[in-house]
Amino acid sequence: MAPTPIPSLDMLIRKLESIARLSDEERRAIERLPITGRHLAAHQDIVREKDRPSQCCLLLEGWVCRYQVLSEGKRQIFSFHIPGDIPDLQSLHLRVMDHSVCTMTQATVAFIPHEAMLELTATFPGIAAILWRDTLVDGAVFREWMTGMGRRTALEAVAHLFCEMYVKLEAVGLARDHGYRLPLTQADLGDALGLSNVHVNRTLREMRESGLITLHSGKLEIKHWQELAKLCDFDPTYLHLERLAA
Amino acid sequence: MAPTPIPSLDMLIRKLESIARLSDEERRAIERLPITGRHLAAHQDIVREKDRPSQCCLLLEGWVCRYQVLSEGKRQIFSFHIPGDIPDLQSLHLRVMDHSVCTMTQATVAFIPHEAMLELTATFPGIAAILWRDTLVDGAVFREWMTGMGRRTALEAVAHLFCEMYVKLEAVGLARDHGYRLPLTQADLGDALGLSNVHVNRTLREMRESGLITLHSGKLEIKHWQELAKLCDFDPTYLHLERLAA
DNA sequence: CGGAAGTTTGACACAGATCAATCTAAGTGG
DNA sequence: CCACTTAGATTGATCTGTGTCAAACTTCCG
Repeated sequence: MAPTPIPSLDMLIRKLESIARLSDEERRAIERLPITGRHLAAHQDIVREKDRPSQCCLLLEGWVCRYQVLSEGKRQIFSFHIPGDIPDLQSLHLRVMDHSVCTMTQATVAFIPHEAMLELTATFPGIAAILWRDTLVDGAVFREWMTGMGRRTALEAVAHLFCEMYVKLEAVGLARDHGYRLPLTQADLGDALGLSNVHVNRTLREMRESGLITLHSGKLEIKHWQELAKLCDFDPTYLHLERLAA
Repeated sequence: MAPTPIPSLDMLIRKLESIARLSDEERRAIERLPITGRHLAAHQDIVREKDRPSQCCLLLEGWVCRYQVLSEGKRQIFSFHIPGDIPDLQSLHLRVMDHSVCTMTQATVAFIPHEAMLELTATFPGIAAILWRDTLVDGAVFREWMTGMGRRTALEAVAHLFCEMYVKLEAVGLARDHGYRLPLTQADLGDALGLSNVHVNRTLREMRESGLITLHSGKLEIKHWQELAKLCDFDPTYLHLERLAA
């Protein structure tokens, strides 16, 4: 519906190449993917629980999250996604959505038909492997969040999330100098970490008062990365960013 | 080291065929996989965090779990696995282990070299898709556990786990009549659900007193499936057992 | 028959939830 | 450009689910 400039598959190619080199043939095949670009408003569902989508959604701009609403109205956020991610890649092999995906900010996305993706991955096992890998990293992040909710204090959990998002953003060139735009409300943070909005607020106050961070109008600055990382025992191994190894 | 009777790849074939039909060629390729069977004692690590395994582990008998130990000594269990599972399938595409895998009971496993798996999946995209799918279901279970820790009470969380394990066991023919062998200590349950062993104990007492379950010497019986499922809002969609749809 | 591992129970402490105001900033319409 | 509205942030008071500690009890097994 929105005016749609030509979106770009460079994003996807760059992402895949950050893991493994692509052959010319593979690159050309990706460029031939039939995509549909779209601009979305903030707080808008892209896919919903129970849906049986026929396309995947490559995020080009903005943040989206995956979430589920329990019967009593409580919400659990499972992940935050940034440009380059394909938040619903799993729908390629799991027919029914067991959760929803929605935008946190205005967003630009490119929809890719499952059919085209399936053909691509059947033809190029190398590409399939990289995408598969991507969903595995996804799983690793879920595990880390489990640890956060199960075994970390509120302070540690918030700190850990801040570190995680920084490393992910930095890896795709969207953050530097330990600062970034964090387009989340305190309630969003709470729903992601299993905390109440009130307690998130108090935790943030504590972090500010101890001088670890600065956060206003959606701008987060980590003032003492080392200390913050140490506080929450942050170890980026689970993000499996090969680049870090180099 | 242990005496090793010939392990069987039927387990794997049956599992894959529960999702999609295999061609004769695919089936033969699987049967040709060079596997090494092994018996393991209980409470023994199969792979450890930081390892770079060169093989995957197909579980034939017993239970294993995936877990991580935090620096303060707390443990978070991420999943329980039952026969037919390949708990470390992710190591096929993520070089470094970000967590450990260990046996909960005596177990029989078959190790399959990565090399052979990679060749198999590169040659047969259909098999790759089923295995990929399997890791995606894994992720779905992680999400459900996140919901449990973030938004459910202890009672609901324990109930949900009991339902989940029953459905998974029943699906592979290892449970019926809403009862099964649960080879976990209360501390194990706590580490999986983000609770203390003491509180797990109280929660179990509550469940017993309300007549919902029976649990002694490792035998769990769900006396009122409907009520238990309702109590914790259990919906097996996230397990993506196609068979249920039929 | 020990002994170790696991379970159960009680007393008490605390992290975080809940409830309810108030405050602030960013729109929005006139 | 300002009054109005509204979403979100903040704060205080209070409550509660769950953790911690410590002891006793049970079960199982060598």
